Amino acid sequence: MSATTPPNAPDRDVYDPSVVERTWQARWKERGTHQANLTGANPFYQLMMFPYPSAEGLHVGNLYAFTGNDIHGRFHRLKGHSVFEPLGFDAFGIHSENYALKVGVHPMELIPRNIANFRRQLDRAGLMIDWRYAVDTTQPEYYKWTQWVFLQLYKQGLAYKKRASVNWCPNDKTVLANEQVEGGKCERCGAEVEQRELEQWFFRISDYAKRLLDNLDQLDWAETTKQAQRNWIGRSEGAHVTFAVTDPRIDAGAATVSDTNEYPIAEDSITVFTTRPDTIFGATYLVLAPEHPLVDLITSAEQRVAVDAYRASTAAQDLVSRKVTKDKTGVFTGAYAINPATERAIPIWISDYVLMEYGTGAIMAVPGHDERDFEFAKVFDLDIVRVVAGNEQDARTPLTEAYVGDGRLVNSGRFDGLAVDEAKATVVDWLASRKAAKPVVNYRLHDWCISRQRYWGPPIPIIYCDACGVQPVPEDQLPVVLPNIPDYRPDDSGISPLARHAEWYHVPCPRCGQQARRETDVSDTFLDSSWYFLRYPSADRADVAFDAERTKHWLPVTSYIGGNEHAVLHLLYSRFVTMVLHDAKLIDFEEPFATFRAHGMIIREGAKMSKSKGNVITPDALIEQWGADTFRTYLMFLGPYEEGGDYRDSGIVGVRRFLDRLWSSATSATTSGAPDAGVLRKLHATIKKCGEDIPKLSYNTAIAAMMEYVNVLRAGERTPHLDEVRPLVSLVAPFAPHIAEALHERLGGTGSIMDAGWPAFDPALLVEDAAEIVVQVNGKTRGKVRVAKDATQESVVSAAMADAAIAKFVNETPKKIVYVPGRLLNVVV
RNA sequence: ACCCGGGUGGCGAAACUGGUGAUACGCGAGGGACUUAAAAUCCCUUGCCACGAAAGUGGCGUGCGGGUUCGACCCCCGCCCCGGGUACCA
Repeated sequence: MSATTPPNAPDRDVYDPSVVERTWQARWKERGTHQANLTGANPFYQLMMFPYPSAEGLHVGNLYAFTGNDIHGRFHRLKGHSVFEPLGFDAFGIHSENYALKVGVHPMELIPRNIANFRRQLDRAGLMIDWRYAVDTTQPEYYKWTQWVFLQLYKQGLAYKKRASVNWCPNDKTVLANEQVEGGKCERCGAEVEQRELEQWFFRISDYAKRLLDNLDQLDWAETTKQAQRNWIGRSEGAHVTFAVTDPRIDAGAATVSDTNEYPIAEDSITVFTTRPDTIFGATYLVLAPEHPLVDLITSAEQRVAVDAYRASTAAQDLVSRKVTKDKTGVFTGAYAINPATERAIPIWISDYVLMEYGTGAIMAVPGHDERDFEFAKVFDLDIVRVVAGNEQDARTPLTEAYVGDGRLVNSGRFDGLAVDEAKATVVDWLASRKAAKPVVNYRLHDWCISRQRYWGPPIPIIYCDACGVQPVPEDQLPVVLPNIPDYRPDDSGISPLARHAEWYHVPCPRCGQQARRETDVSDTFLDSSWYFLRYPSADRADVAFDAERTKHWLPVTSYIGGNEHAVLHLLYSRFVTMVLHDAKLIDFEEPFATFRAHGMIIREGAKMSKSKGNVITPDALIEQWGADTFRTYLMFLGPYEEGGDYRDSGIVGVRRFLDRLWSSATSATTSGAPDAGVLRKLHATIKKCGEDIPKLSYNTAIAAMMEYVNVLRAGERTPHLDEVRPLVSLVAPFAPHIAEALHERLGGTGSIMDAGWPAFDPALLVEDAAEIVVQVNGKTRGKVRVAKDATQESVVSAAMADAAIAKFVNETPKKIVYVPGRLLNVVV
């Protein structure tokens, strides 16, 4: 029971968190303690990822994230910065809409309720949030500017509409971004995703691929996050190689054209993307994606039926079955192409293992050196030629699997003997001289589909006029207000519910005034969150998206700490939007976040917390029981902040005991006599350690250091001196702000402890003149000797040999002696 | 399959750029003080094995197997396991 019951305090001066926290939360509000000075010197913008205000309320994961940010922000405030720590709510999106549908309450009613509940919980947790600058993405005051951001992209030609095959969730009845599909299933509801052809709005983020990738090297971001973005952007270097298509009637066996430079081009040529141009002599067939536009042109009459049937079957297939079955399928088109290196005719196939979205939607297949091509060639009995060999022996061995290793070229005419790396460039040069290839860099990143056929989002500010075509809503007519309509349920039509709302749907054309129609799609929630950090400092301004002067003062964001689950979505989109606004000369920086750190995930009983697992814990009851200070500190004590931790109740009592001891030490401290020299030494070491650990987010070790100090402070039932305690209260303040304020006041401090500064440590106190030298014999520690800090090797050796416990291991003349001054002596015998 | 993390006591975890008998800090456990009693509080013990009445002494220990070094939780090579991400990307 002791683990779940807070210690009942002894009779005298008792630490009662419920009283302390209630008192100080009221005072903070009254005194505006958490309000940043927006024109303050030394600005420090501490940004945390704004939450989606769910009906369930704040969960432990949210609080873990916010507390870690809050500690960082508070620490920098103590260090003398003007800290701005805002928070808002990311309240649009499918999540809210689905929940609203489920409980039958309109989101416009539900969201404000949820937000009120969140704010109550966040205040109860003691976060230093400046609510004056809160944002709510669902308010017209906010999404007016989200729509404005869309228009900035539109103006620059970065927003476009195209008919595209998109991921469609049949359950949520909406389009999903690729990022919202997990293993072929809808990330939200788990339904199997289908492919659908719809008209969609896209942003040309792929135009920014190179910049988004190159800038990463300069960013002070968590390495794991940068790596995730690099993988997502997916740069690969290679070449476009053009293959002439021969007349389909030419017979494969006879189709050698080496005696002429003229390729008998029938309809067209096919360009493929490859990262292995060095293997071109081994390219024995081509494969096109089934939906490749050239397929119709080249297919022979005999193969037409088979090709059409295959195309129809792959088109009907959804992502799941396409990706799960790795068995190779395909059909011969009846057409041939000329391999520009060997000048032989090679068959052209279609197969769904070639994706239209990547590269050119066509590949040259080198079955000898690509696993997928090898598998395909085996299934359809196509030629497999070795063109790379690891060694002499290899060169003579037939291939039983694709060889993807390093080596030298063989069977490659004039290029035989070249190493793979060298050959890549040499072969491309040679092909280029014959106009058959050019080096290219390809990116995996594809354009960002931002339209959603749903209700709960900002309407895309576009009007369609029969006379004038696509017209952006003029900026002075923003916002396009999302109407409050009772029937917002999506249906299977693929058209947003807004289309059913005639008075909203029909609108005069901004250009000609004739009746026109509104765009009925709303935008992706990731657009809301791609610029929110720009809004905070100007959240009180109705006339601009972001005030120039405030933006200059506060941005880029000084410190952003958030979950790595947003490594490639939110963080990449934010960078993109920032770059676009920079290019439009609206802001003078192109990277939004100067530093980004990823915190770990908080799990429970070895598993991610989730409703379905029933292992979710809500902070309310725990804060009620233990106090916010204890709960905050405990969360940070669980493990390294950047790694996350396994939540369990069992250790929380230890943190509470620590705060109880802090309270009793502080309230009983004396001013008579002088502080103890040894205790002071420990105090200054603790100040130093906390000052180093907190900015590194090494919160668990900072807390351990403070606990250690409290143990020293209280050792031997002594009464601590006031000067031994006062600085400790400041060290605790970022973690446990309420108790720190209360003790600060009791110890005679005025104003908020947050403005009292971070204690300085005296380096002189940390220098020891005597050093303890570890003595090892053959690398095994055998003892320690205390010598003067600058002792010579000889004196340390003789001191060590004077110790019988050490000397007994040294029976002969040492072969070697290693001496690390001030640290260690190793005697090798 | 690939890319990131991570494997240390009964448990959560420490250990600076390879240099203090590995395991700080906390939980749990065992023992003691206070108490009529319990809770709370305070003190002591707590990696494993062997020998010893005890103080102690010796050996083994950071997922596994090798290696580099005077010295390795830390570096190198080869594996195993767990967590997260990506996935027919040519």
